[in-house]
Amino acid sequence: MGEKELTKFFEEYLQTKPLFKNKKALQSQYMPKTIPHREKEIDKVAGILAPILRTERPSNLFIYGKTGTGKSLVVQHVTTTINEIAIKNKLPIKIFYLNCKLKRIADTEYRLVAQLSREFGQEVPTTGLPTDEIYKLFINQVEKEKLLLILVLDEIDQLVSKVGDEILYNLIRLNTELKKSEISIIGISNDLMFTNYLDPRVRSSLSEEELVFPPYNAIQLKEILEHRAKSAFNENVLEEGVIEKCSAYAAREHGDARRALELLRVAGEITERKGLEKVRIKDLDEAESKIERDRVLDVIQSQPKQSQIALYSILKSHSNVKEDAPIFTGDIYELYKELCFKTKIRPLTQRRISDIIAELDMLGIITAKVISKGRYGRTRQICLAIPDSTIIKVNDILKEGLNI
DNA sequence: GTCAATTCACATGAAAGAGACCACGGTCTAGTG
DNA sequence: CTAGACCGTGGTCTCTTTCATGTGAATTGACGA
Repeated sequence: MGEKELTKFFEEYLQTKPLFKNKKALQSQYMPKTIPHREKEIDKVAGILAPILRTERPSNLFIYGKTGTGKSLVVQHVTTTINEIAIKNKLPIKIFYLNCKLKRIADTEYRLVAQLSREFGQEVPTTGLPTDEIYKLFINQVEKEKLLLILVLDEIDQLVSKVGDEILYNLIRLNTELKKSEISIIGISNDLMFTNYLDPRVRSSLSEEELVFPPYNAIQLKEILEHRAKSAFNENVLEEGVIEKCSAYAAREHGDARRALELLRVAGEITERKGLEKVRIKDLDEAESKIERDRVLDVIQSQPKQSQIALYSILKSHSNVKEDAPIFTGDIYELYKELCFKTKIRPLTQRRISDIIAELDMLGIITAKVISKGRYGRTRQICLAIPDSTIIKVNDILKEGLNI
């Protein structure tokens, strides 16, 4: 593009009427003022937490629900309201929201408590202190002022599956150590079976109250999308049926509102880039595959080098082998060792590669099924789980990243 | 032909190690008054 | 005398290795019909 064309391009860009009025309304952090179809849940959460306004400790609460069913949204909605009231009436209430999935912030016991202390304004080293030391720091902070504390732990299943359930036990036990203050815990989990893995003592005290968020159905999704689209898009830029298709798509995937919104947003972005005036139904498919491709590429690029080599081995043997012929762990490991030799990287043991393959499976890049070949042993049967068009891109990225 | 034992090629678990971070306290050094 | 540089120690955290145990069906081989 020459300079003139570039100017022209920008001129034209400025000329075209923008599709979006407020794109933020479609992003996942957006907090809408009203939350359709969650009135009952809001009432319940509010009811459970209300005693805190009379300076009584509310029950611990446990919330289940699949992704994109509005759990975090509802809790944040209620807690921010409480916070406002507390500030207005000068009540000694503090509410902390922590997402346990956030890497390097709250994904281990130490980091979680450190983060809590930080919220109190206490400077805490990111590492280096013994864990009980950090607990002491935190307790001191809390005890300085008489407080009622609500601790919202989002995606708590992630945390527990990583570090075990002692952390919850410790948190619950904090109450007995605190003299002036009191803590309630709100746990939010995507995994419905989560509490089954917990120590019974922890389970009973953690889920004094329980709440399940059902998935949205297609009709509800449609209303949510309409509601948000109204503030996100300008008038008349959505073709008839776009919202319906988005909601149908998300309803298929266990009623995940977040995905529906993302789909709508990406479709809008694609339309904008194409310079079209209206979001068309047929662009939704493109949006869908773009979302998927971006996700895959993102995941792969954030993988450590060793996983990338392992994945590259899988890609390579996938292209070597005839259509749909199964690939086994042993083959991958041989190829992997060869690649390591070529690139002068120290190869990992088969044990580790086995785990890495399982991890790639978890990420949805491959599917690996454990099968038994009878006399010929037990192994994983590995297939790629990404479309061909993406495979090529993945291949390029890996090649570049690994200098092969 | 039937049935239990065998066998393969890994899967899966547990525990411990390596190495990168980091804080803290003590010691050393150079600069200052 | 003091601020800053420089250790050693002890802690966390992530990624790995080592060692040990588990596993499911094809294959084998003994057995009886």
